[in-house]
Parts: sequence; structure tokens; C-alpha cells
Amino acid sequence: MTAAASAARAALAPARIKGCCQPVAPGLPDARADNLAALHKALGDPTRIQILHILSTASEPVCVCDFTAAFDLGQPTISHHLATLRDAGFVTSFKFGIWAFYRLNPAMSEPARAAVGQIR
Amino acid sequence: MTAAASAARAALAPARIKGCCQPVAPGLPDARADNLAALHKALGDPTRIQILHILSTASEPVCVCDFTAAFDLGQPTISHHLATLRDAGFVTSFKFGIWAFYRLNPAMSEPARAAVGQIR
DNA sequence: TGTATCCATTGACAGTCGTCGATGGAACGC
DNA sequence: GCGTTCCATCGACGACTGTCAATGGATACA
Repeated sequence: MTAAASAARAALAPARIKGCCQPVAPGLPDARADNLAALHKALGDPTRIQILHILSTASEPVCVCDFTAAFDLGQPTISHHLATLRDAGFVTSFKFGIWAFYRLNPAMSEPARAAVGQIR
Repeated sequence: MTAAASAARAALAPARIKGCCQPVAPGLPDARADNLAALHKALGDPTRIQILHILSTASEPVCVCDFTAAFDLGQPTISHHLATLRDAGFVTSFKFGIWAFYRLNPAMSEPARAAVGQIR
């Protein structure tokens, strides 16, 4: 080991005698980590990113039939993606006659809002 | 249909004659949507959220052996999660002797940085 | 040189996810 | 009422994901 490397090691791992391991902060509460992971998992699909992009640039609620026309996917698949986004708190929906409309959830959580803000 | 509902429909779906569908903006470039989805997919696991939390609060690079001690998971699983975060651009690693250290990637993309900033 | 430690990789397995076709309920127009 | 349209749900299937045990390479130290 060179002198430089030795100095680097001292800076990186001071007081790590037998091996290098030292205790690490316990981290986030499990519930918090689970919530954040679920939030990001809902964003882990290109179709759902596109849906949120459409909703974040739309001035009005968007009809499901508009989504099915915009994507090369079956209607059940679109419905599934919309339900995923709704379950994660990103969007809300309402029915109007035979149509269902979706829009961004105005009560979205702060991390969710930050994530949607990056979809540009 | 009540008069109020009729007015609401006119506001929501003007000029939607045969059905309600109207063209929707084509959306993000596919590559952009894919990149954002991959980024969020890498955050879609509580263990990886915890890892990023530890790294974002650590003042020094953190040794893999510290992660294996902090989680109730096997060493290959920790290694897998760290590789996932590295492939997604969240962290970088270097070896020092027999130890491997990880830290937040200083060249992280802007959406990635925003997401990590929400892990608190 | 030999041994021990650390960590990445491989192979395997159960569970989850994205997608589709089929079905059924709800609302509209005739 | 009756047929039509829209959309959520169900069942199924292939692909991917998280986890582990086993393996092997690289490094340090006696």
C-alpha cells in the first residue's frame, strides 16, 4: 500500500480496525420507506409517465377514451394503468355519463408533486 | 340530465359530438419516458430507498459491509440493490483494498437529484 | 505460499407486473 | 324496453424482480 493510499484509507475509514465495518444510521422509518417506494414504483412504467405528462399539460380532465386513442394498448391495459396511478394518489377520477375522466390529484403528496413536476 | 350536469358537460367536453374523444397531445418523446420510468423503477424498492437515505446523510463514502450489517438481507441481495442504483446513475462506487465503497453520484441527473432530495 | 476476508456474479425459485381477450355493469338514444 | 357505447374487472400468460445459496476473483496478511 502506498503512502497516498494509506492516507486515503485513513480519511475514508478512520478507526476501522478489524475489518472496515462501522454502524450506520438506522435510516428512515420502514413505513416511510415503503410509502416512497410504492410512489416511485407507480412511476416505473413509460405508459404511466406519458399519462401523467398528458394530465399535467392538460387544462381540463381527460377522458379515458382519449388515452386509449393516444396509446397503442388495449383498453383494459389503459384502465389498469389509470387505476395504478389512482391507487398511488397521483390522479383522481369521476364519471360523467358513460365517460370517465381523470385529472391530477390536487391533494397529491409533496414527494408525488415533486416527481410529477420532473416529467417534462 | 339536469341543467347543471349539462352545463358541466359542456365545460368538460365541448365540441365532442360523436362520443367524447378528442385528440390528445402526443406526449413526451419515448426515450424520455423510458428514461424517467427506469429512474423511478430503480427507486421502487424500500431497501434501495433506505440505501439512498443512508448515502444522502453520510458525510463519507459507505462500505458495502456497513450496508450488509444495516439490513436483514444477504450480501448478494445488497450487492444487487447497489448495482441497480449504480446502473440507474444514483450512486458511484470504488474499491479500496478488499472493500467497496459507495456514495451518491455527484453527476446525477436533475430528476434523479430531485427524487433523492425527497427521501427524508 | 497459503489462508482469510470482502464482494460481484451465477443459477434457481417464488412472487409481482404488464398485457391481452372476454365478461359484465352502467348510462345513453331510439 | 333495446341495442349501443364506454369502461372496470376477471382470468390467463409470459416477463421481470427480489431473494437466497453457492461460487469465484481480488486483496491483505502471516
